[in-house]
Amino acid sequence: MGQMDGGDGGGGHQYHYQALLAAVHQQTLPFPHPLPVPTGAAAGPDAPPHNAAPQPSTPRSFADWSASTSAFTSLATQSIPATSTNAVHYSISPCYAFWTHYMLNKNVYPSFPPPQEEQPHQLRLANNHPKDAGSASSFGVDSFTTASMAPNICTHMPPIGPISVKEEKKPEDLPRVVKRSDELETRNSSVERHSETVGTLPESKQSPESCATKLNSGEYQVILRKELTKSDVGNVGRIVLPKKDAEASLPPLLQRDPVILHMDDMVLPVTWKFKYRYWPNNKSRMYILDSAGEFLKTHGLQAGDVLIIYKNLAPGKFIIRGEKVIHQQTTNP
DNA sequence: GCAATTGCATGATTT
DNA sequence: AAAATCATGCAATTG
Repeated sequence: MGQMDGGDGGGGHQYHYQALLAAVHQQTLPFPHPLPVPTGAAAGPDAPPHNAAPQPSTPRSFADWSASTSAFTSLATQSIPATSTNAVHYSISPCYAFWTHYMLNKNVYPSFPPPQEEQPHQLRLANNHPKDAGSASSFGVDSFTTASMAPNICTHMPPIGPISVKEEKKPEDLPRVVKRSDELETRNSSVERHSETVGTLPESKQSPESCATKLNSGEYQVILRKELTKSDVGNVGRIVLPKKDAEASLPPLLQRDPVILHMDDMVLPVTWKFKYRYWPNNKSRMYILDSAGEFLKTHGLQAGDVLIIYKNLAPGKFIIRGEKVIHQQTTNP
């Protein structure tokens, strides 16, 4: 798993992940879309803003999972240049990609009603919940499990091949993405600095076993949800978190020093490193998720989009995702 | 000196 | 009406 902090380093690696995003969200695939899928994040830096028209959604049952497995396999075989020596090899396993894609869809409906009960699709977007000021606790049913689907997905899929990217680079040419936060992390210790690149993913993180482990890890829960503001998505890369949810679900901040939070990206094979801290504010605190610029940029998040943080209850691991706003059609009777 | 980052204050909004 | 929360701008600090 690549590891990135959210600094505003920018550069080629961001594009690579956006290419991967595009692959994961590829609308041409015969992929089950039980719910409309955000499409804006799939495009590159020149993509239109996040208000792209929604794809016509055809509810499909999960009997289509096997078809989607094939879809990912075919994605792998179609997109690999036979002679790519310098291409960045993400080697993302299809099970992981499918898992993330499934999560992406499923979490639009955290409670996930059965298909036969489907109503006109109501995305859980901030615009639909003007009263919901970002509090996860006001968000209805928040948890979901992944364990039941894990064996079928993870153990039967071959590893996917490299995903071709537009701009080929040798891994050693990629920018380092672990920067200041590491320095901060080790400022008061003599721990050796570690550096990683995003060009290749550690083998140990790509195996079907690790995927199965991830999927089998149990229950995930939405612990924080926030509609991003203009200042959140500004150049600073600093997101103000809802105090209530931060205090309830994120690690307690006993000192002024920031806490480094590692959060797996729900869509990309990346672990983001954020600096979680607070500011004193009047008699209270403001909770800040710092170093989020790269995450925001990679996902093309803008004001109005939604940040969602999940927690894996067992190991206390976090997963983060940005939800693009979709203006849904209301033609459905 | 400049750009990036960090810390804080203030005012608007919500509870 | 008061308190709490949060968005935002700006000054200070750091690299």
